[in-house]
Amino acid sequence: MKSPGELTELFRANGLKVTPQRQAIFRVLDGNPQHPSAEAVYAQVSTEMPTISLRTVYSTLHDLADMGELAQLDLGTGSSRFDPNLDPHHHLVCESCGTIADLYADFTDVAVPTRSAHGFEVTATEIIFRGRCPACRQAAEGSVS
Amino acid sequence: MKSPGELTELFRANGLKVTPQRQAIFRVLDGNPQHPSAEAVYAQVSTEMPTISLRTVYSTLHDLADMGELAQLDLGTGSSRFDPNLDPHHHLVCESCGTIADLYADFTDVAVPTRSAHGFEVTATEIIFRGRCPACRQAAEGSVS
DNA sequence: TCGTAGATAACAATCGTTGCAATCTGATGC
DNA sequence: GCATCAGATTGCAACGATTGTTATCTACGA
Repeated sequence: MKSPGELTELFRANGLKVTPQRQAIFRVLDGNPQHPSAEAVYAQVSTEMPTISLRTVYSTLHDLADMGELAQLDLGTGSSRFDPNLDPHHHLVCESCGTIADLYADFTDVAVPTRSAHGFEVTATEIIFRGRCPACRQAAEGSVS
Repeated sequence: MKSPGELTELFRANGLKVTPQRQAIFRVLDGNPQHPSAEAVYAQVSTEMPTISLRTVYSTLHDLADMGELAQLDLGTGSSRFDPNLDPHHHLVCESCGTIADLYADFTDVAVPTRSAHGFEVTATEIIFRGRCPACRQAAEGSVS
């Protein structure tokens, strides 16, 4: 995702207004590695702008996603997650707490053999590694064993 | 997933009752390659048992999933999909109509380099190929070009 | 055949998300 | 600096998928 300053220009260039709400959202997302849900972004923005509405957070996130400045992920955690990191990468998902971490690895050999594709035209390949994050592993060990 | 007959025994062995509703659901799922949603299973079972409730479909699907006889998939199509095919395989998802197809391919080399795993303990690897199914490709070509 | 643990159906409620309508406000032109 | 207004924000209603609740019903072992 571009920096808050660049996004300001980009929004203006697209005929969209730059409001304090949008700027606050830009700042929360900037370099954010948390893969926050809309609710999580809302919670964080609310601390500095208590009057913002969740509805506004949703629309700004969608504006950004529509412009290709933000990736919207559905990793089966119950809500959409938003990722400002646009580099090609994959995800580690904690099955017990929903934490998500980025995973950089080159799986260029993961390509669909054409004859197995059932006639599908494949445009994106997504690899999801499910398991348990360090915090949950420790919590489990502490209580189970 | 086991056959309807085997599931009947399995349910009894687990102290669960074998009702006509459950048997109808077993039959709909048996060898079903459609990756149906709960709603889709409900629609199909309803044709032969119009009084069954959606709630019952949900609980039976969860019973089966809990026993490991059915895979519950969240592929970002808006609802959970259920897959009686328990062989290791991956999925092709149509972004425009939500159709899902199985993909058998050996991606054994898709393993997380330990040092990249951020301390995660990885228990499952899921590969999702997104694109467009044959029907939607054809529809798009017919109208676009 | 009976008793009962467990299942079903109907309905309410929840969660994440989106639609809507009234009000408000950036940013442009004067 | 100020008026204008397209577009933004807010609050709330509504939505689809799913789960909780509870009264009624039923499979099946005794």
